[in-house]
Amino acid sequence: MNSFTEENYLKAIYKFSLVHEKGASTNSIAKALNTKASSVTDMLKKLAIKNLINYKKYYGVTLTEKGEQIAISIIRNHRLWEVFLVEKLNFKWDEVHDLAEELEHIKSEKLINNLDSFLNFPALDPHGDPIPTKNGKIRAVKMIKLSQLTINEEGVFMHVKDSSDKFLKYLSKNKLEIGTKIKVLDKEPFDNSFKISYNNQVLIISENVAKNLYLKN
Amino acid sequence: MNSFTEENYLKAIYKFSLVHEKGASTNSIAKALNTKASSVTDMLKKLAIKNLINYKKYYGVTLTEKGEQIAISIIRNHRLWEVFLVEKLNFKWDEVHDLAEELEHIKSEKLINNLDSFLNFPALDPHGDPIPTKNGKIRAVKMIKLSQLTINEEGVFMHVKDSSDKFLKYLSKNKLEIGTKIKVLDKEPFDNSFKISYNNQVLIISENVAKNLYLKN
DNA sequence: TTATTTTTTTAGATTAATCTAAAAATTATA
DNA sequence: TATAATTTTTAGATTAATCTAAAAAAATAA
Repeated sequence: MNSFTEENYLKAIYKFSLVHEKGASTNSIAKALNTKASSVTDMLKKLAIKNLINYKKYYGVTLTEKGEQIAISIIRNHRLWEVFLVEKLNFKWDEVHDLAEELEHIKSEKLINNLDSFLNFPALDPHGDPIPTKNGKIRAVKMIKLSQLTINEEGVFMHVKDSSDKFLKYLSKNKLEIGTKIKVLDKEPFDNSFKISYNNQVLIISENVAKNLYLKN
Repeated sequence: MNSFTEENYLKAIYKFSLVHEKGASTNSIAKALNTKASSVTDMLKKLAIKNLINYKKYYGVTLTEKGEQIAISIIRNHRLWEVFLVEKLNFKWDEVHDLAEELEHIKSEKLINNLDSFLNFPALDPHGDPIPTKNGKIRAVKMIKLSQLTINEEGVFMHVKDSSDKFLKYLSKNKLEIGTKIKVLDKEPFDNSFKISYNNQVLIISENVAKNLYLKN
């Protein structure tokens, strides 16, 4: 059995693995979990002993098969609880995250499978993220390049094709993060650039950028 | 904010207060929580500092107003989750306790009040125990003296009228505890004694005892 | 009312998760 | 490639909850 804390580390590492292939750095985990790098190192040692991560000092970490399976099952729990809160208990989609963070750690196969069935086996959570199946499969979500949107359409930024450091730095400089809701305000036929808005700001992006941002809508 | 552990201590003390007016002893709490007396002493000091219990060394403890209010709200959570698990997720009434023990500690007024409303404001949990209201009121449950039952009727032992030490010792000697399901096998018109069965045992009780055992059915 | 038994508390350790400050390794820069 | 800056790790503490063993207090029995 793993503690809530261990599970949160696994989740954080898993989420990084979706963006950077290389794995998560100590500092990135510390930032994600709001803790100190030294605490992260301690925990990484522990998780490595339990065979949940691949860890080599001074290098990033990745999840083992076993670690990934745990991370995915917690994400399944999280997303199913979010659906429950929104669909059955009348929560708004932006109010459910913190509660789901707590509910996700309650470990009972029967609980979560019955919840799944009660909710009619939803495929997506209220934020549009796919809900892993009971066997840990993550159903592919149909995504569309931002460049394919037309004026006034919107979508949620979900994935980048080019995951070079330069590109990711460009995104972070412009506060474009996974999960950001983006609306196309205008499209310039001359150079195929886009004028987009998100989080109350407006940005002009090049065709190249628009082709690398994947959204779901 | 109180830890899960602190909340479990408060709950245990509360449950004792329902049976013994005097309050819970260190040992009784240790037994209820499956821990050691020394651990209990440590925690009692902590809870006393937080003003959640009335504690005087070597004497039993009782809850303060504040402590009782917390205990009752956790019991409310517990019982509402039990209703949810049985009514919505198809659990059996004897499978829900441990899960509810975990769910009860998730603190969100909105969560629990919306759950209450979703479940249509149930008055009783699947075991027949009353669900405290949002303001901490515990609705009276209709109970009946064992002496009022007729042959073959049954009920769950819920309350004692006479809570003298002698009587409680008599009950504990005969393993008659709150929550025990009792069936009337026979009634002797001569002296109004009852032959009852519970937990696969049979016992003859006097009229006096039968008049002091309150059951719900 | 003294002696014995039981209960409760204290003293001192342990474990998980965290922290600060300092040391070591790696990466970036000149 | 040497030096500076950054990142990561180690060393040593801290806090919450627990434990064992011993001491102290209260309850029970002789």
